[in-house]
Amino acid sequence: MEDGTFKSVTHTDVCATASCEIRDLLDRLADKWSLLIIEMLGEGARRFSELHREIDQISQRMLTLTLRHLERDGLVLRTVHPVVPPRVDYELTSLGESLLSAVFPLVTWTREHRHEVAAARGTYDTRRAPGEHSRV
Amino acid sequence: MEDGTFKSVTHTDVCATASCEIRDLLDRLADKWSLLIIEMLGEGARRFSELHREIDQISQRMLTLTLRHLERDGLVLRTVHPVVPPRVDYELTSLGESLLSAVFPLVTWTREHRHEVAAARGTYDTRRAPGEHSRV
DNA sequence: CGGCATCCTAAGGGATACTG
DNA sequence: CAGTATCCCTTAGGATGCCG
Repeated sequence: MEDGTFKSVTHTDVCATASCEIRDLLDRLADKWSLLIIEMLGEGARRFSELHREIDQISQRMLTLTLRHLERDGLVLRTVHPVVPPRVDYELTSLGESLLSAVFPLVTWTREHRHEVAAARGTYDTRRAPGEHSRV
Repeated sequence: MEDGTFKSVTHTDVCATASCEIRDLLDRLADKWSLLIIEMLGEGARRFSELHREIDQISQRMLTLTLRHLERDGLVLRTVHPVVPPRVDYELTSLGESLLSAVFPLVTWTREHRHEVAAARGTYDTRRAPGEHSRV
């Protein structure tokens, strides 16, 4: 149930409020890697190099940046072990885990409706492509 | 055409798969306006100018682009009324509505944990700011 | 190993002007 | 009204190299 909370406000307020929340949300998750890292850590703690290996398309710069960002937001816990060579572990905080749960429905949605979206795209594209030489 | 041909799933592909789904998801929602528009349309159909007024921070360029994108993905239905002056209505498709439901938990999460995140940020920032003149 | 610092490009997106 | 087209600037983020 979506319950009343969401719409218990006036029209413009819905906009302003929603806008704020959504910006908040996006600022936290909408970059290229945050969600992916959160999902990986959802399976258990990992050290830096493990993450880097598992997501080998990511640059170490981005891995570092994203982890810092997540750490700053209290979603990820960073543990530095004072050994040589250095070892750093990352894991989800409980806050991070709660976020992960909130993300699940969305990932599920994506998986379940991927084909519908692809189909819609196909329809859209072919319906306006045929006449004209569609732009690249 | 694009589906099925995708991949054979192996261990690294667990990552690749998640990565793929998440990239998919983000490509659809992670821009500055899509989610917001979806939420607005979740309350009911709107015409172009109404959306523009309600989200008045958006440029008409971005409004158009975003709506086209959503339409292409089958999330939004665009109806042109052949009148002068022109009138165009936008509404969520059932696919769009299903997405909206999947988004709700996340919006709720954001609202409920906003303060925790802010607090974590504060802690993080003050814990490394005091010694050094923090960079811009 | 884990991470900064630097450089550089591609894309996102705002402002403005024009059109059917 | 509901767009399109252009220009322009800011940002994300990849590649590379150095350091404790």
